[in-house]
Amino acid sequence: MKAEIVTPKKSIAEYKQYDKFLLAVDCIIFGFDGEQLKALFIKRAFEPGLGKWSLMGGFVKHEEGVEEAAQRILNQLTGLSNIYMEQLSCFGEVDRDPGGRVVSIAYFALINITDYGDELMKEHNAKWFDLKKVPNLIFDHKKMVTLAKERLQQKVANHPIGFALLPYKFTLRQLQSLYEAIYETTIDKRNFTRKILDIGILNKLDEKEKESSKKGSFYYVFDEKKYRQLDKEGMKLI
Amino acid sequence: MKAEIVTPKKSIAEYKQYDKFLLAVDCIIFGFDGEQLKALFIKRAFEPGLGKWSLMGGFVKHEEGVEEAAQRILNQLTGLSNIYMEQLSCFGEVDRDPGGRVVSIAYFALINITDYGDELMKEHNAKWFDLKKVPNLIFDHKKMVTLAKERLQQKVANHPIGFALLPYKFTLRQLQSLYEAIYETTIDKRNFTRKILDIGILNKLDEKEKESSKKGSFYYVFDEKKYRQLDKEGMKLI
DNA sequence: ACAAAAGTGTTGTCTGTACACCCATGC
DNA sequence: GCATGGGTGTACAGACAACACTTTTGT
Repeated sequence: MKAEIVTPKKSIAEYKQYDKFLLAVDCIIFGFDGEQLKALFIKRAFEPGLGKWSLMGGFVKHEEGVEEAAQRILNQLTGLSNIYMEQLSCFGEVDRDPGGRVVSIAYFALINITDYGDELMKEHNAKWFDLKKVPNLIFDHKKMVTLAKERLQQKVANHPIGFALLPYKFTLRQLQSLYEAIYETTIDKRNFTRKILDIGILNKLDEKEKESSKKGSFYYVFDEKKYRQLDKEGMKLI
Repeated sequence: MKAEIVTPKKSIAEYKQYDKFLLAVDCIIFGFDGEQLKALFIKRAFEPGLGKWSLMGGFVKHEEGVEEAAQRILNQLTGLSNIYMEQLSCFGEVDRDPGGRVVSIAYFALINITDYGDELMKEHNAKWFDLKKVPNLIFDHKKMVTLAKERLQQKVANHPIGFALLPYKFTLRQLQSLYEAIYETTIDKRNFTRKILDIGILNKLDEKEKESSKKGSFYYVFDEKKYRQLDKEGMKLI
């Protein structure tokens, strides 16, 4: 009836009896090159798995939160801050890392692919891979990538996070290409335009993009204020 | 250009330089009493937080995977195995547990409320709480519960996991009540019946439930085979 | 006979989808 | 003047939401 009968009281000191673990953060970084959805992998510079492709990652430090750690690692490797980032899942199989018992918390991040400079690319031996052509990755990283892609698809259907993958201003065609890449499908131009504009989170600029067509297509920007009004419940985007 | 230039090689031994953490598992256990969606909390039997309401939890052991740990803890506390369980999120704020730096992986689980016996209830000082009347919980457990409820709502819209909250055979009214409780809404009886039967994962029995009405209402059972055919993509349930 | 819950169909509205032509411009 | 991608409207079909009466049976 009372707790004392069965479960012995324990003091804070007794936390010490429990096992401790190395905690890693691994980041699936998505980018979009205008045609394909890409992920960023690095050639691993240390054992185990030296020379193999791997997600960007690092170890959590004692004095930082797990979320902070992910931000720090993303920042270290991309030079970017305020990256859109979301926790994916925690991977804790006993043998997932041959180098030791490491529990990894996977995050996925969305960046504008042009923000990631060549210097950092070379410095970290990083490379963008088409998501349809993911190379062999160490440990359980491929599982992480697969899961991340699924989550991105789910999320992007109801939340306009996809904009994080595009430049500040973009055309409706670029946005459509992005959704087509994420869902590996084709979308009718008219239906897409109507739906996305009806949501009311895009502002049309006077300016046109003139690279990819003679007529030129209008730039739009994402309207964060209008977005915030709608965000809470999620909106139907696709 | 090559990894060696910038990043020094590291040996496995160097994993040792990184910090280690206590890893906990906390479980949000949902149940349904026919009217309300409930969650199971226990009165904590040790410090910190002795005597306060808390989620069921425990520490991960070195020789087990995180998922295994969650199953073990659920089994210890409920006596049940093969519980429907899903990882929710990892909580890793530095100060989340005043007893030490503990990173917690939250799982949510669905059980048939009648499977959880009185003895275990007393043994662990556990109690079912209406989800609309969650008591104060230790640490960040309330955040976990809130998130778990949101995830349950999302998940249940496309996957028939709700059946895990019901007995083997149930009436359409019970099933409807469950959905009404999960979404805190009311549903039209005719629309609900039509939709759920159209999906084709329920089998009608000849038997009637006679407790709650004079006419009696037919029992149905969940058809796992039919379900598996549809599962992959998820189905629209609500 | 009546109270209490079970069961069952139809209609209007909305949402999604399919589909084709003209427009503006650079070459 | 023609080739290229940009922009726009309509019609049909399926999904969803609103709505009320009859059935069964225990008391």
